[in-house]
Amino acid sequence: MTSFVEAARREKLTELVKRGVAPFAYRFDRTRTARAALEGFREGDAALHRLAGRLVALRPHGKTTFAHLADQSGRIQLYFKQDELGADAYELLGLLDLGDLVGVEGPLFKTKTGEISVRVQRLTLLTKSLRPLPLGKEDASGVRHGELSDPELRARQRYADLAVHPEVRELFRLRARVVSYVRAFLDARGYLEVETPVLQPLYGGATAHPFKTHYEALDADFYLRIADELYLKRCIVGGLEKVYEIAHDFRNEGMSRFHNPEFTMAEWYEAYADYEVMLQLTEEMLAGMVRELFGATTLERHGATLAFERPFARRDFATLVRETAGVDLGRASEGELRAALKRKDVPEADQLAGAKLVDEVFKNYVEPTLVQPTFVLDYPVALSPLAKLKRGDPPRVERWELFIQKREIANAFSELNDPEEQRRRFEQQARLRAAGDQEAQLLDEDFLRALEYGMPPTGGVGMGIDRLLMILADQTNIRDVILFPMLRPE
RNA sequence: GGGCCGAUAGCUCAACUGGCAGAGCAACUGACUCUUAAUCAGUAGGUUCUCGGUUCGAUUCCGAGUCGGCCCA
Repeated sequence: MTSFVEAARREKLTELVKRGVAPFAYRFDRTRTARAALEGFREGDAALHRLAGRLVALRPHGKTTFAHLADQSGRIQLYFKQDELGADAYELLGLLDLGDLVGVEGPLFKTKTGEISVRVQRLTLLTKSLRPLPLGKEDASGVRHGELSDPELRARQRYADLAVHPEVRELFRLRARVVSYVRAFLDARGYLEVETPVLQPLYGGATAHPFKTHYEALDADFYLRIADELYLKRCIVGGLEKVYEIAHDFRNEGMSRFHNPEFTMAEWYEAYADYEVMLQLTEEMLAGMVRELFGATTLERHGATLAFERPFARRDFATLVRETAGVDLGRASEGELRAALKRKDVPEADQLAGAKLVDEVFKNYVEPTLVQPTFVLDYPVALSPLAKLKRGDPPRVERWELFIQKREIANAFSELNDPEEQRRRFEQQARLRAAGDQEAQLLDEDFLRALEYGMPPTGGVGMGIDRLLMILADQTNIRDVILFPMLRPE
């Protein structure tokens, strides 16, 4: 696609080269960012500053030109005057375009209308932009006109989206701070960051369909991990008593505004702890994160005031199901569960059985009610093949999930460490698989061997970073919190 | 997977019940030495997503497809 717009830019490039201007410079030593320049401005200060960035607005007026330069920190106005810049240099301005990267040098001053600006004495082209950025224009009230808005284009050309939308850059800075916070929080408590394999001969640790690939050197199939869990527990067996990993997991399932096939999960495991210890830890992490990143204990999100104050609500799984669906899990038949689903018009109610039915009832009845940060405790064993039975209440397991704004954010167990019991659970999964459940978990002999050496009592948590970001950044689509989300190839 | 909606210039969008495809911004030419969605005058820019149908004539109506968005499971 070579449009006339780009043709004009290429002609300018040719003209620049003809005049001896290097259109792709090597280096520019900045002394100020735009923000630092604005904040450090003092009336009458003649000191020269060197700034670099992208031209995002140009307003030529004959022998005078105003422009705006944007860098990562913000934007600042540039003032070019032929008398000060020299006729030759001023003429080069005519060969610049919006989107070009330039370096400028000059003193700061305040214009007649009061805007702090750089009175440019030297102008250096750093990179010629050959393709017009969809910059749009910003009016006096800060409203942007004609800006890039097509959601697909924004995701597909994230470089352009980032280049023209400071708030998108800000969102991804927030993302980095969230990840840093998790890391610092766990590091400060003696956790060790480890790296476990992405390519695994067996996948496990979650209920999901994997990506499959092939390693030619071994002529063997491998799977991209769907969770880190089973390898992190192997670390616990080995005596690394507190471990964590923040990494991508892969699930070969549909995309939606809550699902990207490749997503970021933080998982942490602690020896000699149970799910109650992990609950306290998670609560402390999230409350501290919100306080540090937002300077608040509550967040306004979609009309709700989310309170990140300890303690978060705790609700019992079976009680919630009884309250919302009117179903007593202790004695309900599959027929009653199915009837409950049909009341919610769940079309596949008839195809579901056993634990899946319970899961669906929970999703349809309970989840929509969980707006405030809420720990749901003590799940049915059939839904949790890696969790330990609940003390004193054996049909259930010691597991909680944290819900915020109707979405599961984290999941934790008192980890099952009895190898015989774990084997029986795997075998139960194998029966489900044989009965057609594609997502049932695989029996992992190596993991069982590890458990046989003895894994201390352990608490573990998995937390979806993307989902958490959606809440913190107030985004309704997971695609908007992932820099380069999955898209159909062009 | 289902429902609804959409695809027109580089970007954002118009075009009534079918009648020569338009605007703003961006671009190009010119004017302009404190402007800020700069202004003024002029110029250029289109496979109207694809294929098929109806029609004298389709951006518009119909069918199929592709891609996307929102909502739901």
